[in-house]
Amino acid sequence: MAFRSIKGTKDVLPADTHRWQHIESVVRSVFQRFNYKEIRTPLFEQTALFSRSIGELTDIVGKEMYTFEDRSGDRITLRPEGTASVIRAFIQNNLAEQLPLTKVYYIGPMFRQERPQAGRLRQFHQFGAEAIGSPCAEVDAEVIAMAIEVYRTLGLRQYSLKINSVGCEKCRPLYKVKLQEELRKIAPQLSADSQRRIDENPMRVLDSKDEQDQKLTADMPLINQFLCEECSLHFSDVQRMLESFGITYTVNGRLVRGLDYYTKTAFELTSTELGSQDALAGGGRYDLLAKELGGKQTPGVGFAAGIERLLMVLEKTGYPFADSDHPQVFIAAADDPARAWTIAETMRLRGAGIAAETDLLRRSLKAQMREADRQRALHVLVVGERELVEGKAALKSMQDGTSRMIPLDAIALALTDTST
RNA sequence: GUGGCCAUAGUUCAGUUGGUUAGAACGCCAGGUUGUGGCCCUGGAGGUCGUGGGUUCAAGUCCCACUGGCCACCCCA
Repeated sequence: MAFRSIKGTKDVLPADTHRWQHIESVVRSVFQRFNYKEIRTPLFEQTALFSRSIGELTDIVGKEMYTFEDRSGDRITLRPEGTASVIRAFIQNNLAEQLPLTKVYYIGPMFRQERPQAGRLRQFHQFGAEAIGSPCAEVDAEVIAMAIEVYRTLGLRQYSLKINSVGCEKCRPLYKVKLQEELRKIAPQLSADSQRRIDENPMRVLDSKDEQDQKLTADMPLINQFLCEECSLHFSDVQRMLESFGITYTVNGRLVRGLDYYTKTAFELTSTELGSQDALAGGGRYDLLAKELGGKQTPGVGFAAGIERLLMVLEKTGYPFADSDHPQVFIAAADDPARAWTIAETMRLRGAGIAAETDLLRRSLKAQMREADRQRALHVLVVGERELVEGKAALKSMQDGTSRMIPLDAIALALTDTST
């Protein structure tokens, strides 16, 4: 039995890597414009880091993490998301002491053991950003705008932005009690999941996709109406700023995210082009997280976005991905005696900074030409004994088929002339 | 974790009510006279029909199990 990749993991094959690289380069350039610096944290951490930050009762911690004991008996978990690691690194390295506001981003794999389906993998990839150190609505708005700027840069229009405020440690507890009271009245009619959540996380009940639940909770009080003055002001500031950026959004009072650390702003970007896994990106503010993880109380905001889902949308909407790179020149050997020279010359050209390729299979000239064509080489230089004696050869343009004689000791020069 | 659908060449698929050497397209390889690609033509390689059982004179074709894939629930990126 041949080996297969682990269920829910995928190879990005050589024919597709340029698409990933393109997205990554767009992400990096957008983030760079917003002055966020890359941070690279380990792919695995102590299990407790995630259970404490994301929340013991969440699905992610409760049933989706890849957790194991290493050989020394430590509890290790493959990161299911990026924020916890970033905050851990922020605290551990005392970044707060260096700058009042730390703006970082990451790109990389995350791991969650869910049942794979369209747009959902066990190892998937996210890009995300965190701004740590400011309680101001400006940062919330900037982070949201930056996420949107990535999609905008890629020409994506088929998405919608939903925002909400989930309150803070002052106002949310009051709301929770009130909501639980109301939910208990109709508890028997709710779905099993929702019944369980009344105690664990009542706000998630309102976010249930069960139609019956939706109907029953239609008139439930929303967090909106219970926000304290600070949260309420903050939320309206965020909205005002988004509007000033020209960003359209809808307020969804039922929006709750699956990670418990959010306070105040929560947002989600969904695509109309995807199946049931339609979230492109999500994020929010987490003012209590740093303290929860043992650091000083430090406000923060961030978001994470799925690369596979972005790729799916771009492919579906026919995004014009550029071709992958092709050689500037293919050096073909017209006869066997010339082969020693063609391979050596190819190496020299590469050393001179030119993308050059040659035949490594000792094939016929016809086969070499086919190969050059398949590789979309810009030029082919056919060299045999005759050319070596004469010191010049025909440089053929594969686009228009024309060729011109060039001296064999100045190939690089000839190529830089023509390629401009 | 629960359900539904699917499983034939590298890829996408076709294989009639179970019946002799399992097909196509694309891709790959080689040719189409003397050292030059793309188009076209010719030829070729490539499949233990996911695996294991069973029914039958006979199974890619029917039944069962397993494995894998896809999709949905759930959850989220």
